[in-house]
Formats: sequence, C-alpha cells, structure tokens
Amino acid sequence: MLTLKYITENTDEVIARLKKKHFDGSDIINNIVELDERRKITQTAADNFSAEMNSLSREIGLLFKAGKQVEANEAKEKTITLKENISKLSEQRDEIEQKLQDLLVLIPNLPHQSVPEGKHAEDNITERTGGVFPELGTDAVPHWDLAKKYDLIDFELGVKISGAGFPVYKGKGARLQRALINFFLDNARDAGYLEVQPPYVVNAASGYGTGQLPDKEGQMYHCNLDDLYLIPTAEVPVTNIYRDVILDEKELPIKNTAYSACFRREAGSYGKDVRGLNRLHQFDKVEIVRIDTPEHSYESLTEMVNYVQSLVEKLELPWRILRLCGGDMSFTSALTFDFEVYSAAQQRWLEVSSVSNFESYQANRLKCRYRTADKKTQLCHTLNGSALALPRIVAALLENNQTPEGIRIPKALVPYTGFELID
RNA sequence: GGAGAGGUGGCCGAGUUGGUCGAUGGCGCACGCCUGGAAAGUGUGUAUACCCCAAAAGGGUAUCAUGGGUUCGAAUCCCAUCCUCUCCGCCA
Repeated sequence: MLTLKYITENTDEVIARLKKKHFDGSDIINNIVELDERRKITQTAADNFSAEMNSLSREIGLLFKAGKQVEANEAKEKTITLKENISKLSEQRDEIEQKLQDLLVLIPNLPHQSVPEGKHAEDNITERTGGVFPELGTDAVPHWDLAKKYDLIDFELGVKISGAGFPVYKGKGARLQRALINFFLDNARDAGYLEVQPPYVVNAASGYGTGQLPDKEGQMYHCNLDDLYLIPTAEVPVTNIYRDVILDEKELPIKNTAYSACFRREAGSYGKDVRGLNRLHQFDKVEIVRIDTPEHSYESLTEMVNYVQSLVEKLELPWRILRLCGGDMSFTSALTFDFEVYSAAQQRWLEVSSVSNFESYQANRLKCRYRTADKKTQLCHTLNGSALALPRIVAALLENNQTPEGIRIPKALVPYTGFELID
C-alpha cells in the first residue's frame, strides 16, 4: 500500500496518477486526509494526558515512599479522570487508525510515468519481439494431443487423483519438467541470484505481506486445520523473508531465485484458456525476486527483463515483451512487462512471465526497510518476475518443435534432459 | 500427542518481594583519541513507530513474543493466544 505520508503530502498528484489505472480515488483519498488530521489531533491529546499520568504516578510513588499517605491518596483521585480521558482518546485513535488502514488497502499502486494509457490487454505496447516463428505442417496438433501421442502428460489421471488442473507428467514429460527447472535455476545462479528453497505453505501474516490477503483470499488453497495457505507463487515466501527487516544499503540489491510448485484455485476460469497446460491448479515455476533501493530499482527491472529474454532466446521460442497499460496492470504493480511466447499449433500467444517493479508498495506492507549511508531508514523497492513458469513453456516447446520424427529439444536444454528428441 | 522450561534491544545476557527501566553489562558496529601503520588500550555514540516544533536542536507517547486484565504505577503479578527448546511417544 501507499504510505500515509505520501498521500497527505502529494494528494493531488496521487489522485491524478491513479486515473491511469482507471481508479477514481478522490473520495477515498480526501477521506484519508481528513482522518489523518483527526488522527494527529487525537494522538497529541492522548499523548499529553499520558505524559501527565506518568509524572503523577511518579509523584505518588515518591509520596508513598516519604510516608505521606494523605497527599498520595489525594493525587490518586486526580488519576481517575485522567485515566478516563486516556482510554477514551486511545479508543478513538485506534478506531481512526483502523479506518485509515481499511481505506489505504483499497488504493492501488501508482503507475510509473512510462505506463501507457489504456484499459484492456489490446492497449498494451509491444516493446520488442524476437525468435523465429516455426513453419509447421498442416498436420500440426496442439500440445494436449502431442502429450497424449507421446504419453508425456496424463490429464485424465490427474482428474482421477485430484481433479482437473492437476496433470500427471510421465516419462520424458516428467524429465522435461525436471530439466527445465534445473535449467532455469542454473541460469539464475549464473546471473547472480541466490537460490533459496522456501516453504510451500505460508501463514496469514505472509499472505498479507505480499498482498494476496485479504483481497485475493479466494484464489489460494487454504488448510483450515492449521490456518495455512498453499503458495500461489514462490514470490510469497521469498519476499516475506524480508518482512519486518531493516537491511543495510550495502546488501542491496538482494537477488533471490526459487523453484516451487504453485497452487492456484483459478476460480472463474473456463473455456479454451484452461485447455491442456494453458491454466492449471498446480504448476512449476522458477521465480526471481529482488529487493533494491529506490534509486536503482528500475535498473534492476531492466536487468530482470533482459535476463528473462535470454531464457526464451536460449529455448529458441518466438517471443514478445509487452509493456502493460494502466488498465491491465495488477493492483500492486508500478510497472510490469509481460513475456509471451507463441504457441504455433494453438496459434496464440501464451503469457509465460510477468516482471514487475512494486516500488515501495509491497515493502510498506512488509515493513521491509533499509538503512542509508547517512543512517536514515527508508522503504525498499521490491521486484519480482517469473523465470519462468513451466506449463506454457512446455506447451510452446511441444507445439513449435513437432516434426514427423518427433519433438525436437532445443540445444541449450539437451544437457538437462539427456535426450534430443521425444519420439 | 504427553510432561517440563522459556520467549528482553543487531547478538549474548542482567533484571520477576511492581516505582524515574527503553531497560546494567558484554559482543558487534560507527566516529574520535592513542600509533609510523595496525592490534591492544581508551572516549563517545549506537532500536522502531508515531506526535509536537517551519527545520535543526529539543520534547512527548508507545513498544521487554502477541492480545487482554489487576494497579496511581508492570519487563516484573493474573488470564488467553502464538512460538522456541528439552525429555517421552510417533515417524520420512
């Protein structure tokens, strides 16, 4: 969320910038400014009474020690009304602070200046494209048919065991998964990311930290008995490593990478979007996360985008990078680049990565701060991106590389799979 | 799951017959002195959030796991919750 301070000091600017996200914040923000005024007044009053109370208590103690019972008891009388005032005012202050909190979480992050105007996915700007579009024969088939033909993925078996969206990978299909995970992790390590293995379930505090809670509660699987959530992405546990932490400027940027299975309920999805590997309840992903200074975070974002580009290039897939428009961006992001690869048999672009700078929006919730060289503490910037999500990469690899002899594995991946052809 | 012990500042660790305790001390860290340089020694400083103040300086409030309670006053007493450790049980 945005900081109270920023909103109250830059009210008009905040309202104006939110328009790009098609968010009319004027009512909420004016309300916040007003509540903040009341908050300050109430706190000042409460603090003054508390100060009086503290000094009176000290006096009473001294009086008792001196054996002046009568004076002590007189002083005690005075504390009664003080106490009432204090509890009344702090109750008010708590109420105001709660209201402020409730309003603050309703405001999305401010879009970066470079975010294009626009409402829908069609308004996104294509930054660059690359790779070679494959020339497939007329008998080319989508990946779900290929998965069956070569016995790589059994969707029906997953339905039997768990339900739709939980495929079972078999033989070279399973080995391809493992190969991709290792390929992505090794590349990340070479690019300077520290590999971490996080928990796959998180508590509510972590869910709030990265913003999945409270608004996206319905998208996460929840274990009632222990009140734990299955992670929808490794971003959640990895970013929460830095919750309630004050880092030293010298440690930044922090670069972490993690492989994890991801679990998403995907409530409300249907149709061709969910066919085959296009949308799953459980899938594998390697994530990259950075914690950085405000001065350097956009440089980091560029590095991350370039890094992800290097991955799709090594996999020899046709790709494009989109700069998301204000209307298509996530609630918490300041600037997002989506990566899509072309899945030739489906003849459609599939999103395989989303790389974002959240600036201090997420860090404010996490209370992830750093100490500058001159000893000031301030909020970090957080960034993350998929590098990469497996299922759609697999879909594109299978479809684009199908030949009469079998499915060709890109060169860079062969050392990881141990085979060059799926036949 | 059963029994016990405990959760204090970046870390270690005092403080529980309630009273200037945000908290002794040590380590670490920062700056200075000392030194040719370093070590040792020595001096000073070293939490976070919010509020008052135009700002600096300064002052105030809150925080000793979390939430509540008792009291004029709680790190210290009471209750609840969470967590950690030890032993037993179970187990990859």
